[in-house]
Amino acid sequence: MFTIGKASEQSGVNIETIRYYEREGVIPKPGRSAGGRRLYSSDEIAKLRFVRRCRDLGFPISIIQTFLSLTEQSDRSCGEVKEMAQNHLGEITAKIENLVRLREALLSLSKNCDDGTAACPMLDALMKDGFGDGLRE
Amino acid sequence: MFTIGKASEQSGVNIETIRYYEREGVIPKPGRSAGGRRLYSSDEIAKLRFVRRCRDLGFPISIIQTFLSLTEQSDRSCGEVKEMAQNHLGEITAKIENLVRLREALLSLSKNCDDGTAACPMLDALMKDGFGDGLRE
DNA sequence: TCTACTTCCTGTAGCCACTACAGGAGCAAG
DNA sequence: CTTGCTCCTGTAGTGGCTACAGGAAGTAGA
Repeated sequence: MFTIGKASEQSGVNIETIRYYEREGVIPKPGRSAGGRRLYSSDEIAKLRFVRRCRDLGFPISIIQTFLSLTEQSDRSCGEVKEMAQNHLGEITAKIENLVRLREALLSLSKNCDDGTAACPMLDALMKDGFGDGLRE
Repeated sequence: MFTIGKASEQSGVNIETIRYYEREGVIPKPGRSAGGRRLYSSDEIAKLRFVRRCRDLGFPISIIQTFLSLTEQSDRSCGEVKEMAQNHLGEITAKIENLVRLREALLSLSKNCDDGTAACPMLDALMKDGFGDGLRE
């Protein structure tokens, strides 16, 4: 059994974040030592690592909780998982497209910034009426 | 002069968000009618529109405040603006690259999800030790 | 003028997923 | 026994809004 510091090291989840997950019910409450310290088994640490990896993949906590309950059931979970993953893939793709458009807009706005005029053409353009308003993140 | 509803319509900034910007000091406090309602000039609405466009471009409020104070000064602002825009472009590019890597990881994880086994290979992979931990948003 | 409806007001709390304290207690090494 | 590290609880802050509640002001029709 491991204290929260070791669990944090091994899972890659910040100590404060582990306690936060516990408060929020993302992971079950661990056992405690005689002195009141949290003690984690390797399985619990694996669960923390799982949560972190899912977070790294951009899944929100609510989805990860569903994943965790599906891994408990261990049957016919795959369809649901795939669907959630597909949805998430769609969101990621949308985000990428948005960012690419945004980058293009910003690039073309800032390109004129060297022309030696006193007023900044980028700020000017953003103040004026003509600028396209089609960007929403 | 326009009430907050019209200002919201014309600037594209939500009413609640306009009041939030005022509380936070992003925009100056507008005048009031006899009955205590906020009244906005076209200039103030232009400023709101400017803030929204900057937000749409992904700039944080703190940067936008700098932009706003630079537009007041109206001289030699361009170098600073360009630098901030460049920084922001770098951040956007980094985000895009991250999301692309993330999408690839998720795609390869979910690809095996159809193979008819009871346990989900994606959840399995995330639980196991072998999975690369190099993804951080 | 009465009434219904809409818009506006203030103030507060919630969202997400953490992060950062403050103030104290447990524990191991020298 | 002291030093220094880790841990505990509880609370508040982050960013950028968004969503109420409960009331006041303004508008349009009968």
